[in-house]
Amino acid sequence: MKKTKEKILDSAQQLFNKYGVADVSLRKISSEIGISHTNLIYHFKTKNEILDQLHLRILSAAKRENDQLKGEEDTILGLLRATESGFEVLYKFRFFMIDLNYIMRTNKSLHNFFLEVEQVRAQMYRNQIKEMITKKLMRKEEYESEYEKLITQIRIFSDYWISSSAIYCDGSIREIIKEHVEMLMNMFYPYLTTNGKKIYKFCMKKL
Amino acid sequence: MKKTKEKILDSAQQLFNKYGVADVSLRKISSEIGISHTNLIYHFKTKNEILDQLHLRILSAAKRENDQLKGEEDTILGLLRATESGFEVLYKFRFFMIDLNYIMRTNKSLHNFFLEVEQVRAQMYRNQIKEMITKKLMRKEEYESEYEKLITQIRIFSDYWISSSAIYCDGSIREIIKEHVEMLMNMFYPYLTTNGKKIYKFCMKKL
DNA sequence: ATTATTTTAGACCAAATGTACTAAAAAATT
DNA sequence: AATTTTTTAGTACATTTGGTCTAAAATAAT
Repeated sequence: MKKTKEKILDSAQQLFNKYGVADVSLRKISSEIGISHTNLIYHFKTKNEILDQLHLRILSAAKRENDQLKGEEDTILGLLRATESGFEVLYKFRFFMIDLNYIMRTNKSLHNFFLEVEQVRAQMYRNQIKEMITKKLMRKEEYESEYEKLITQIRIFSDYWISSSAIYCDGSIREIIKEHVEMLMNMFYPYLTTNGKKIYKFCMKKL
Repeated sequence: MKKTKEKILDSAQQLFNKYGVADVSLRKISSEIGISHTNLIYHFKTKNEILDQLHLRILSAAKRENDQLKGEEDTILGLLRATESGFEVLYKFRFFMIDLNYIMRTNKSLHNFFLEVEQVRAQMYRNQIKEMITKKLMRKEEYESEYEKLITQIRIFSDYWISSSAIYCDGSIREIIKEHVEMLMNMFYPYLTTNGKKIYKFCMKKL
């Protein structure tokens, strides 16, 4: 039998995804799994403590996925695979992205944590771009900080594609994720060299 | 003396920007302007009615700005000016963008309205792109629906740059707006022809 | 000036929420 | 087996919120 703590986190994740973080009270979570609300409070004093734990779940799920595919992939294919697995993890915790600003506003420590994680992500993209330039898959910058702007665009897209699709899209989950992975990859396309574009098109067939 | 209705909307706009839509109750708005909460309810039965009115304010502010600059501008410069004025209006109503998903989730009629407005916006970009291609400022599509993807990227960026900057940026408002206008314009850059890029760089000096 | 309408405030209510306190039940430790 | 610790539920309370009903005040219309 699952431990109560795990049940609480599972239920919270599910309810947050369905109704949004602001509209799910501790009492709702507790009644969902059939325990008293005081018992829930015994395990997690506040909603923020639950959110902290769920954020750790996101990170470890992302890490698990990433470790699994860290093969000898080519740069562009590797980027595609990493994006795919990353987007799928995010979707399972979509409440976190949809209510990102609410969470960041009401949970200072989580906000700081999130900022740190973002720095790692940005550095990863910087390295990827540098590598693609070296391999002559991507052209050089045409002006100062052109690729820093691209990285910020990618950050905004990655943070909010789920929010946007919640408003505008109504297809199947699989299809929506696929489209947005394609769209993120597409952000690199116009910067690729002729050779880079050839490889890109080849890779994208595997989506 | 200002009418009560106007005072309510002003105060709501300000409080929403400061604390977020979910955390501002009708009572908080009423006490902010020193009227009874029943009086406020007399004017607006629900928060959604206030949001509906504020959304109309956004649209008319945007229209006013747009009419003002509708000069004989060049395509790219026109795009820059429209983006500038649009982003400034949005910032004044930033609560709307930051809590966009919360609002869309809890206000069905506003959601539908918003979807319609979006269609107009998308069509505007389609026309702009077509015009730039005709003028040989922008290259043709290299594959099916390449520019439809770009338009979606622009939509996501336009909808969420304010949310993102609320999390990551802490400079002056003017500076943040300027940076993000530049970033949006930058999304067109890699698709421009040599001549287009020349004109682009010329236009961007006027930012 | 009188009447009708609009605007305002106050008292009150029910529901939901976070929180505190107490005690019983279950599990672990000795 | 006895005792200590952990987990659970129950009760009760203060606060906030949206909402109704009533009546007074202000404004407009006649």
